[in-house]
Amino acid sequence: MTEPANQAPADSPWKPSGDRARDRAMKRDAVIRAAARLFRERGYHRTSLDDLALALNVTKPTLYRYVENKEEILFECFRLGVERILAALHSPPPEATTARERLRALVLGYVGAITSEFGWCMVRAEDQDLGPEMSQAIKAAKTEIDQGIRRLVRDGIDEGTFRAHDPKMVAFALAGALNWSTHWHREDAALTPDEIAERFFALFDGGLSAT
Amino acid sequence: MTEPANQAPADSPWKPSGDRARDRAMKRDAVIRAAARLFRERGYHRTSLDDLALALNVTKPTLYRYVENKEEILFECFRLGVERILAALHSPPPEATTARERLRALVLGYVGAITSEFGWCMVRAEDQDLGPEMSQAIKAAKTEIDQGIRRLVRDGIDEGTFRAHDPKMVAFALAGALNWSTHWHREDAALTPDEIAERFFALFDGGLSAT
DNA sequence: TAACGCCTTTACTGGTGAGTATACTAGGCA
DNA sequence: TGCCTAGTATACTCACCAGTAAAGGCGTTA
Repeated sequence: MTEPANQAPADSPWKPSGDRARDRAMKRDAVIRAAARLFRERGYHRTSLDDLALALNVTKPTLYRYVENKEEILFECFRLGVERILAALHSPPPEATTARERLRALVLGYVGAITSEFGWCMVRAEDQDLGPEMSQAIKAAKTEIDQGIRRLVRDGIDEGTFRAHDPKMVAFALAGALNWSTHWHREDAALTPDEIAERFFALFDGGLSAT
Repeated sequence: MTEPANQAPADSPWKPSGDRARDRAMKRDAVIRAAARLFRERGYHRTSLDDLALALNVTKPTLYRYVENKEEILFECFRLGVERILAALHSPPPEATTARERLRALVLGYVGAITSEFGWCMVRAEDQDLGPEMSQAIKAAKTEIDQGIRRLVRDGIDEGTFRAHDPKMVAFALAGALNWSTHWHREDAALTPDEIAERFFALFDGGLSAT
C-alpha cells in the first residue's frame, strides 16, 4: 500500500534507480502471471502460496514483498482480464461503423481475453473470495461490460440490422457462450481464438434456423 | 457404502421398519438439499460442514451418519442436477418430432434444471474437488449431454431445418449460454424459467440479424 | 424391565495453509 | 571500510476445518 515504486516523483531523492523499479515491477508481474496459470490449472482454493512460491523458485515470504495477500493476487488477475475486455469494448476498430460490426469486433476481443492466461480468473473465480471493496470493483466492471453489450444490441435493433430481441437476454446469452469457453478451450486447441470468435458470431448473427 | 437402507431384500429379518428407512432417506435428502443451497450461496470451499450442520439444526458428526464425507455431498449435488438434464435429453415430449422441436424441449428442461437448487453445483462446482472416480463419472455425464446436443444440431442440419453450423461450436455456445444463467438468475427473477428458455431458444433459432 | 441398536452430542485430533518475526546476504553509498 | 536498504530464507504462529472417538439418550423388542 505504501509502496512508492510507481508514485514517487521523478525528482525525489528517494526515487529508486530505474533498474530497481523495473525489476520490482517485472517480479510482481511474474507473481501475478504465475498465479493466474496455477489458478487456472488447480483453482484458487487448491493453490497454496507455497505452491506459487515453488513455481517461481522462491519462498512464500518473498511473495509478500510484492503483494499484500492472496486476495490481492486474485484481484489483479481479475482486473487484468476484465480490463482487456473493457478495452475491446471502448475502442472498437475505426472501420467498424455499424452496431453489428462493433459487436463482431467485441466478440473478437472478448474471445482473445478469455483465452488468455487471465481468462479463468475473470470468469470462474468467485467474487466472494474477495473482500467487499474489491468485489465491488469487479462487479462494477462486469456490469459495465454487460451494459456495453446491451447497448450494442439495442443500437443494432434501432438501426434495423438486428431483430427485436430482448437486449438483456442477448447479452446474457452471448456473454455466457463466450465465458464458457474457459471450460473447454485448451492452448493446443484446433481453432485459434479468432476462428472461435468468428463461428460464435456467425451463429448468433445468422441463427440456427434455415428459414 | 455398506448402508443397507436401499438394497436390503424385503424379506430380510434385518430390514429396518419402513418408517426408519424412509426417515433415513428423507434426512439424507435434506442434507444434500441444504448443502446445495449453501454451496450456491457461499461456494463449496467457503461452506464448512459445521455451517451445514447448523443449517440443519444438528451437529457435524450427525451428518456423517448419512454421508461418507464432504466430497460425496458435492457429488450427489452434481449428480442430481446432471441427471435432470439427462432425463430431458433422453425423453423428449412425444409431440416433439423434428430435431428443432426436440432441441427446444431440451432447452426448456435444461433451464429448469439449471435454475433448480442444484444448478450451481452442476455448473460452477469444480470437478477437481472430487476424487478421480467421481470426477470421471461427472465428466462422462457432461460429455453425454454435450454429445446429445451436437446430435440434435446435426439432425437438424440433416433435416434441412438448420443451417450448416459446426455442431460442436453450437453445442458449446448453447450450453454456455444456458449454464451461465446460474450467474445472474435469482429466485425472485422477473422471468420464469420457461420464459428464459423461450427467449434463449428464439435467439439461437432466429439469430440476431434481421435479413 | 432389561438389552439392543440407532441417533445424536461433546470434545477431541491432525493436517493444512495464510501470514509473520527474525536473521542473513549482497549491492549502493558515505 | 562501514552503514543502509532491498530481497531472501528459515522457522515459526494461529486459525480453521474435515474427520473421529467415546459416551449419553431414547425407542423398540424380548
